[in-house]
Amino acid sequence: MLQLVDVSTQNGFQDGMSGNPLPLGDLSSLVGYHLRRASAAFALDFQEAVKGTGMRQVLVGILSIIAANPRVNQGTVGAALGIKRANMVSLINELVDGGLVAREVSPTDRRAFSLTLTQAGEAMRQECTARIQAHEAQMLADMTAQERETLLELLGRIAAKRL
Amino acid sequence: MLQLVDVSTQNGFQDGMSGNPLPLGDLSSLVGYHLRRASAAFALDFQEAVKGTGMRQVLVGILSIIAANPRVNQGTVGAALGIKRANMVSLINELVDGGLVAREVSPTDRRAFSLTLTQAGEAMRQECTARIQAHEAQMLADMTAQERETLLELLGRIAAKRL
DNA sequence: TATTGTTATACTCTATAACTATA
DNA sequence: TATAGTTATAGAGTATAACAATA
Repeated sequence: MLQLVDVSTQNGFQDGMSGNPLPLGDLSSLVGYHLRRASAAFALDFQEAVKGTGMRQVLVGILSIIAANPRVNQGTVGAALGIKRANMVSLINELVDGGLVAREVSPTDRRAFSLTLTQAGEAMRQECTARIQAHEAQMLADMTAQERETLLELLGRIAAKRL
Repeated sequence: MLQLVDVSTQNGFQDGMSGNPLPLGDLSSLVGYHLRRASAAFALDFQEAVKGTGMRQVLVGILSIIAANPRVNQGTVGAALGIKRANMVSLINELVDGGLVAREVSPTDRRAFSLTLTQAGEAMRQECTARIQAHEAQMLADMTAQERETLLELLGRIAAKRL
């Protein structure tokens, strides 16, 4: 069970910098706005978490998909993450050049590439995942485990709508 | 109060396109990833909602802040929305050129600009807000009012961390 | 000396269209 | 004819540094 809070009287929807109480107008009630801000906050935190590794959000996403689906096609990875084919090319090049991903011509379709993590890629993935999980734990420190689950569940239902 | 759902048995963390069940690996448990996807889904929906108006997420944000704070300073608007001063310039130019925002030198500080919505700006803000609210209602149609409030409250707590 | 807004600039992310090689 | 990957390119969004006018 979760305690519900009256949104309109809460303090959480204001500029966190310098305790600025500037009213946001209709923005306060828009889920999209709060998703945008929360996502940006997590993106900043992510950057700090993986600082020095050369990784970015997209790249970690790709590594994670490949780890969970060895020999997956390049296009399949892109489709899962919402990345256009054209934009996948340089991303995979980056990972291959960095020695994190092995790219082979698919044995069943000579047009396609079969992607697998190298040992270095798997190590990088584990290192990044560990760091990110630690950072997320801090970001969500004031939430109960149940609240975190609820958040994940609600976000999952949203994204399921339209990918 | 809210009913909690067992996340691990839910179907919400998979690629919605074509019922693709591609496993996401460790990504599934990262809040940042789901925030990113949900935010992207809402951004796409936003674009459809305001299609033909010439508006974008940032611009609607600015209109909303100005509406709620007439004669607000340009820099204050940027700070509230996390927009750098340098990037505010062309955004405000765009709104002034479009006849949506009136820009005057502040009477109390001749360095600063005092921003107010024009009648057209207020009409545009109302039109966009109405469209976005209608679209969001559809995006969140399968959530109860309590779940939506909980979502807003949890997102607000996240963004309050680091703006 | 600090701050408001400005300019110039660069880098990332994203989106589209045209191409190739295979199917 | 359709699909996997490629190339080139253009548009947002975002970041920094240097500057002018004013505080």
